[in-house]
Formats: sequence, C-alpha cells, structure tokens
Amino acid sequence: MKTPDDSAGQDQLSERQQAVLDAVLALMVAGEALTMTAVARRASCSKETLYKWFGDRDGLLAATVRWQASKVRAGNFDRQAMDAGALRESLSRFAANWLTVISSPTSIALNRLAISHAGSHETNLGAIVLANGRLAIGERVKPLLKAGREAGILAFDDTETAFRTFIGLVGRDVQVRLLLGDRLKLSPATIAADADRAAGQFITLYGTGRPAPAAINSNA
Amino acid sequence: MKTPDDSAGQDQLSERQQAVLDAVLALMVAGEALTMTAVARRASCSKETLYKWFGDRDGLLAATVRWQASKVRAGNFDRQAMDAGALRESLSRFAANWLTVISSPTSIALNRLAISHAGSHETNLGAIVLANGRLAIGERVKPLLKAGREAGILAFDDTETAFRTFIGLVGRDVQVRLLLGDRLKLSPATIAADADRAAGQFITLYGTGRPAPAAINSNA
DNA sequence: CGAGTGCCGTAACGTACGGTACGGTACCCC
DNA sequence: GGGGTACCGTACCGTACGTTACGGCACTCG
Repeated sequence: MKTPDDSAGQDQLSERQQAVLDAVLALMVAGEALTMTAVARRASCSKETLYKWFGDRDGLLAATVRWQASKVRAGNFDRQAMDAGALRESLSRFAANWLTVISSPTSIALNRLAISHAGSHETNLGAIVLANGRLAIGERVKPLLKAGREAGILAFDDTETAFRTFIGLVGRDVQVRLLLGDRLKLSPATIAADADRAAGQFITLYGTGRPAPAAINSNA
Repeated sequence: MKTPDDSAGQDQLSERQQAVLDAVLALMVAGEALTMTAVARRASCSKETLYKWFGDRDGLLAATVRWQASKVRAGNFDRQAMDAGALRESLSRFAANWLTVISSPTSIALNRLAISHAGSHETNLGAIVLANGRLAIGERVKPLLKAGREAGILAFDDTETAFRTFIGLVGRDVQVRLLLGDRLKLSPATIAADADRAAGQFITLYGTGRPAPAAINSNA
C-alpha cells in the first residue's frame, strides 16, 4: 500500500480516525512529545495504521490541525434588532468567545505546533490555522460591522481595518504571551470584563455616537 | 572540563563567543536546522568549544536569545515638552519602533524558537523573550503614559491596562500572523501609517480632549 | 470452512543528532 | 625549547525516532 488512504486526505474521517486525532490532541495538550510511537500507544492503534491513514508524520499533524479546526466552528450570530445595545452585546459576545478559544490549552498547543512548523517544514500548518482561526472569525464579525454601519451606528471606510482594530482591542498581547508560556490567568470573569471593555472601546472609536445609550465608562 | 565556562553563563561574552551566537542567529533566520554540527560549521568552531562555552544545546540557545535581547535595547525617549502633539509623536515613534522589531526576520525566528521550547523544554526561552520584549517596552512606555497623565493630557486609572490597550492597537494580530507564516508585508510606509493610526486611536480613547494644565481636580 | 482484509502489537532498520574523545596547530609563559 | 592552554576539525558513540516489515487475531464473504 503506497497510496495513503484518501479518507484521511479528504474531510471524511471515520470514528476511529477521529479518535486517533483526538489522541494526538491529547498528547499535544499534555505537552508530551508527538512521536509516532506515542500516538500509536495513546490511540491504541498500530503505527502501520497511522501510516496507511495519514501517509507520514506531517500528514498526521496536518489532519489533526484540520480536525481541531473543524470542531471550533461556532454558530454564526444572526443579525437581529440592530441597535447600539445589541451591537455592543454581539461584539462583546464575539470577543468573549474568541478569548475563550485562544486561551484554551488546545488552541495554545495547536498554535505552538503550527508556529514550530512554519519556519522549517513546508506542510504549512500555519496556513491552516490562519485560515480557520483569524480569517474565519473575520468572516463572521465583518457582516456584523457592516450591519452596524448600515444602521448608522458605526462609521468606517475599510471593514478590514475596523475588524483588525477590534481584534487588537480584544486580544492585545494575550495570545503571544500565552504562546511564550506566560502564566496568564483568564477566568471567565476576566474574559467577560475584557470583552466588554474591548466592545466599548471599539464603539468609542468607530461609533457615530448619535444613538448613544448609557455607560461608555462601565467602571462604576 | 566539566564546568561550562561561566563567561557564557554570565553576560560577559568574548568577541568570538558573540560571533558564534551571531552564527546561530543567522542559521535561525535562514530557516535552517539548529543542529550543533551546523552551528559549529557556520561559526567555524569545534563542537567541543560549543559545549565548553555553553554547556549544552539548550545553554547555547538560551545564550543566543539573551544575546539578541541585549542588542535590541533602544534608547529611552526622554520626556521633553509634554503637550498633546509631543505625546502623540512619542507614542507613534514607540509604535513604529516596536512594529519594526516584531516584523524583523530575527524577531520572528527568535519568537518561533522560544514558542517551540515553551511547550516542552524547561529552559524557559519564552520567559527571556517575554522579559526583554513585552515587559521591557512596557517599562519604557509606561513612564510616557504617566507623564501624559500628569500633564492632564491623558486620563486612566490603571497604567498597565492603558499600556496593553496601546499594545493591542499597535500590534493587533500582526505578530501571531507573522509567526504562523502569513506573508504580511510591512513596509516602512505601512508601519508609519499604522503607528500613527494607533497613536491617534489611543489618544481618542484615553485623551482628556483638552490639554488643560490644571485639570487634575476638575473631574466631575 | 478457507481466503481475504483490516487492524493491533512489536520487532527491526536507517538515519539524524546530541554529546564526547582525540589528534593537530597556534600561541603563551617559563 | 618544552610544557600548558585554547581551539579547530573530525571521527566516534548512544539514543531517539520516523518508517517499514511481520506475526497474530477478529471479522467478512464466498
């Protein structure tokens, strides 16, 4: 068998294959070495099977990254009544969701793996993470921003610039610090507070100010 | 000789040792594997010497990270005439300087290395990078922010929070994207524009709006 | 029931690499 | 000049790990 099973190359993973990839994720999160032997032992499968399904080690890691990415997709927030309060609420929810994701051990381990590979290997795990992380959330937030602009609540020229400002206000240096091993404690309360602060700051920067409810300064 | 030479453990590096560490940096930036043999060949020294000077591979990498960190320290910006224009100018300069650093190939390669180590190894390269990168720039920017507050130009309660907002506005997701291999082109013009935008946004968020000199007691 | 298939567990192989040892050379000090 | 020191270049050793091969077991299908 020279051809690696296509079922792993495509997005059709059997239950067993998913279990194997979850074992890889478990190893990553535990900080243990990602050797083929360790994966086989952890997943209770043979190395021969790993090679048959995923081709080689890089294929296994790529499949793992894709597998995790497919699990993260949260539901889209549909636009409902678009007033200033709802907008701020939606932005805050996005922010909290994203902060929760990037501070999770799985995300940290996955990003570390992708970044390690980005330098040397050509199996671009970084591109996969980028496409499913940064870009994916962008495609979900931007419609919200545009809806806010259409409703006259927000004002900006370039959606991408506005979105990146929002990302910056939310994440700040959190992700890089976590990746570097900083013991940063992000409790749900902290995340909620940061998300709300970021949403408020974003509206301060890009809001038209006209439909102003209350409490731009929420430090009461 | 069992004891690794202390001259490498401390911060006293001979010219030759510095040249060796520069060779390590050159390998890192070139994306080549950081094997001891490769370092020895690139630096035209023997592996025995590497082990004598730096103990082991981790010691060599740690010394390299420290060496690069010692080269980055830019001069402090002294406070001069503190009005709104000067503050914005100083903030913009800091932002441009930082963006230039984090987008440099050396910084990217170094952070990738530190992040790779952060998961498994216990020779915490991440802590070194963190201490000399994020924390160091914080200690240089915070006095500026405080000076702005004393002059009545800025208003904030927690200096750390204000600083982190600034960092977020400047860096946004640039660093993580670069680490993941995103082909992001940061020309000097782009950097200058981003730095200016960030400084303006920060002042919008934290500025008092009026550089009133005696405004300390006039908060409603 | 026998052949085929898919998979587990493990042994085996080849190589890369961290770490060590050793010979050779240049330089310093007595 | 002789011994010591510092270093280069290279050969060498042990191990870890990616990859392959093989024996055995359960299940399916004719």
